[in-house]
Amino acid sequence: MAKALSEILAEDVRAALTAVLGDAARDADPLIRPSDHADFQANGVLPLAKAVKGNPRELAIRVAAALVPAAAQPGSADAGSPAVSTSGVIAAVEVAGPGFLNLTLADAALAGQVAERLGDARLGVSPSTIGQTTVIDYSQPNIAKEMHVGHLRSTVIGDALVRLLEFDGRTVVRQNHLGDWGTQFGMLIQYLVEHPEARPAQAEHSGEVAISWLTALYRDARAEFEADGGFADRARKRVVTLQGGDEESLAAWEEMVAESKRYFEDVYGRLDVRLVDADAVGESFYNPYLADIAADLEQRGIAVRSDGALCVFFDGVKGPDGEPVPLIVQKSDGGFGYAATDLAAIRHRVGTLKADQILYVVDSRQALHFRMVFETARRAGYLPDGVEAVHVQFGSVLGTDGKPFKTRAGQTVRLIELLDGAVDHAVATVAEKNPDLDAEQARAEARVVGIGAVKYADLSTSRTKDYIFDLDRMVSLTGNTSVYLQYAHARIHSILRKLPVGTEPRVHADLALEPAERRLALQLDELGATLATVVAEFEPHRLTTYLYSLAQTFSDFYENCPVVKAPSAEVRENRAALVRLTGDTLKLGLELLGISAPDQL
RNA sequence: GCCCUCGUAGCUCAGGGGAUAGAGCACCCGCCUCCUAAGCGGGGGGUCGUUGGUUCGAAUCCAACCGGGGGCACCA
Repeated sequence: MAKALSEILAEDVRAALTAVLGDAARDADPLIRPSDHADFQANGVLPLAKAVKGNPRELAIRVAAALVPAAAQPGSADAGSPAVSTSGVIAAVEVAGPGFLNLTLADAALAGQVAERLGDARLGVSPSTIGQTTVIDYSQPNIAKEMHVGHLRSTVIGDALVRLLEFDGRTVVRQNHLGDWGTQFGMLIQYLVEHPEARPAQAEHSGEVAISWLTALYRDARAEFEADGGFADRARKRVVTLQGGDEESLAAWEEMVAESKRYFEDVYGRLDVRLVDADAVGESFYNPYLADIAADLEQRGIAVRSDGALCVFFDGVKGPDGEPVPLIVQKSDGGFGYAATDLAAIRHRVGTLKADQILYVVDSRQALHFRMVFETARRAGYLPDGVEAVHVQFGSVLGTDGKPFKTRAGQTVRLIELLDGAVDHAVATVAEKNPDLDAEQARAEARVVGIGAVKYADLSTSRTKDYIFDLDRMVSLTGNTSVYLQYAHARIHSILRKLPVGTEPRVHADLALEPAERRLALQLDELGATLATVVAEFEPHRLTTYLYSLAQTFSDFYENCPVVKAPSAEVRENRAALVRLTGDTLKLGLELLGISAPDQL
């Protein structure tokens, strides 16, 4: 696999530092950074000069001399500098400011990187975590309920992380922790039993029909629950019979679960995310283990009875009254809450799924809950030292008024409606840009563009912050949106299609590069480093930033460096190689975010 | 009250020790006989919430304060 230029430079500069300073520099970080003043700059001389109490500028001059043979450094020929064996990628070094090293790379080195990545299916990026298993819990919709913007964030971010982690070599186990249990099911089942006509007339129906009747069921059942005390009593009894395994109750419950899954599948299909039925593990799955968890924790003294509830307490977790606030494993009425379920899920994920890492892509409002659950699981040994558990939290979705995102009428926004809105919006733009497309083709293209825009908007802002959901902005399709990247990718394929017959993307390392070509090659080289950060921090927005910047650099190249009409066959092939690699990089990057990149737009 | 989180251009956001703080939107001015103008170039616009501290160097790290949002016993 290709080593990135920044890594090669780090090794070279470290070698030069060590040659000049000896062991004092052996573990020093050369602090290689992209630079406005050269291809890269090394900032590592300054702290090192401080450490050895030397003059930073003088030290920088000696390191520069060691990096590049005196011949290339007319100003600082220094016979006393020790020779250093380096990779040879550096063409020139300049000492600037208080002791920065401005590093300019040889054109041939840039070309060499392009050549190496171009021929590789992974574009020269090596997987770093082969053999490790990540369990990732995301999406988490509730049975018999609409999905809304909160689910959108979890689903989109989770799906991107799945793709990114898999690309990094991990085995990824998706877990869609469905809300399929709770007292509200007593009410729903009872209503359904009493009103069989609430079901849709046709057996075969869409996900949209499924959620629409379930939503009506929920609404009507709640209304009757509040209006009719007799029904409320029967609903409460129904909870008990359901938990007792009553067949009629279970059948109704299973029917609702199946209907909901039909709807989820519809939504996931529209969103083009990889969640499937087999990934769904509802809360109810853990029911058989809850009593055992409670008994185990109580018996080992990790949890104690307090006001009848089985509780785990923590240092520094207090309520407004100054009293400690516990994690409640078992309620005083004997029932189990979601803390018990989450603990059982950890056991399952560690014990059965063999997780090395467990991720929870959940709203930041759950931060305290997860802190307590993880801490409890650590104490109980359910979460051993070798297993990492991370609450991959994200901020709330707000409307343009800065308040929680709602419709004008104050309702939560239905996910399907929101996605349809984005696609409808895109249809208009697509039709305007491509008048010759028929309605069906325009619709298909608008789906790719519109859904991509929604996902990109969500993924491109830093995860932990709240974010303002502005459909108009995200589907405006200008500027920093997914369509900019898709457009760059489509232009690339247009170029590749128009190459004269017989022209292949081929690197000619002996050609001098123009500034726009250099910038493009340099940026292409940073894909691996970008992905490494994204995976380490679970921050997909760093990838969107990289891709957007890459597409901007490509636009600059596009304006300044004709490919099809290049001045010579060699230049044409060389540029075609850059274009091809840029296209592949955009395509891969978007794919890892869950966004499609068609060859034509 | 305690804990978490966020304050960067008119708006939405990047940047999380390194040189003159960036992008998009909006606004103004230019660019299609030329590989897709869903694009490109230029312009105006900032006490990086405040005050201290650490450092050769702070938007970035630390502390305090101010302001927004969130969470804090049997709902998930």
